Amino acid sequence: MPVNPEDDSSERTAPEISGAEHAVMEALWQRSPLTAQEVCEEVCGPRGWSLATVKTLLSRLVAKQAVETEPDGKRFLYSPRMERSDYVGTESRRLVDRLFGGRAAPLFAHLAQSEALTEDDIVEIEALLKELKS
Amino acid sequence: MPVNPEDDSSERTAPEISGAEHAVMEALWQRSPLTAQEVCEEVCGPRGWSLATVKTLLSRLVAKQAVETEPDGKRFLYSPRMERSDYVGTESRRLVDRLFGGRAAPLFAHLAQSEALTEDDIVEIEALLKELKS
DNA sequence: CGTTCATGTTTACAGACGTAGTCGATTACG
DNA sequence: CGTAATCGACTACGTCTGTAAACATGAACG
Repeated sequence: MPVNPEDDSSERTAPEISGAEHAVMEALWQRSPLTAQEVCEEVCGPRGWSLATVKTLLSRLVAKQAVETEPDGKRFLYSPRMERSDYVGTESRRLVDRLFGGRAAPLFAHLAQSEALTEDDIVEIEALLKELKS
Repeated sequence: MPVNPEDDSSERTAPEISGAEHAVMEALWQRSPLTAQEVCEEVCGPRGWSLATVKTLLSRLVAKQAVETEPDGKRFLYSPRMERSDYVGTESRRLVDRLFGGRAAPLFAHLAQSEALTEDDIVEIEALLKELKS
């Protein structure tokens, strides 16, 4: 059963963002539009990248239509074209599906067991639960 | 800052399991040891793979020391060498770190908002929280 | 006006990944 | 015993990813 590899139909599948690309997206989600230079100032340091690398990543993101450009004189300003919350949502769901059979509760059980929940987390989650039940 | 690409030291970094490899791991976590043939019976159908593909994935997993082999006559029996719960843990934490600044509460908030939480999930999580506070 | 600087585009290249075919040995069957 | 089936090992190959250099082009500056 061949999985239609390039679905050009209206069904817009969220573009796949790779790890390195994600770092660039984070910079743009934090503040945009940015020039390639500015993106580099945000991410090159921490990741040990060169400006060239950022340029490549930006190009690829533009190709994937995850980022859009706006000309500004001779250069471009880059802005995210997808909402961070959407990205976060699909990534979270992907994980929950892959590892917990699509159920969120087991994920929590796991986080709880592995002590990945701080006191603050617990308090906050309680508050959210209370709100949800209203 | 070059990131030591092959750390052969005692610091055992959890091996990276790719998407396809993960499907094989799931089969082995469900039941093991299994022959390559048996793994294929579990996963080849759903993923549309050939036995050859499974063999390759098993080899790579053995190379990564995520799976171990035990000779059984002319063939091998394969067993997972890492606990599923460990894998699930590191993957979960990776996501929480990457997307939610390491805090679990925002993840919860997100799942809640995106209606990814069922009634059952909520009940279960409440129970877990109650238990945690004891 | 010529040279340098900034910037996007093109090209590069090694390693991982998805997917699988081929080869050599071993076993099983007739 | 000879041949077919089986199995792991090796090889293959296109794509994606991480990382970046080379190049072209237009702007800025002296």
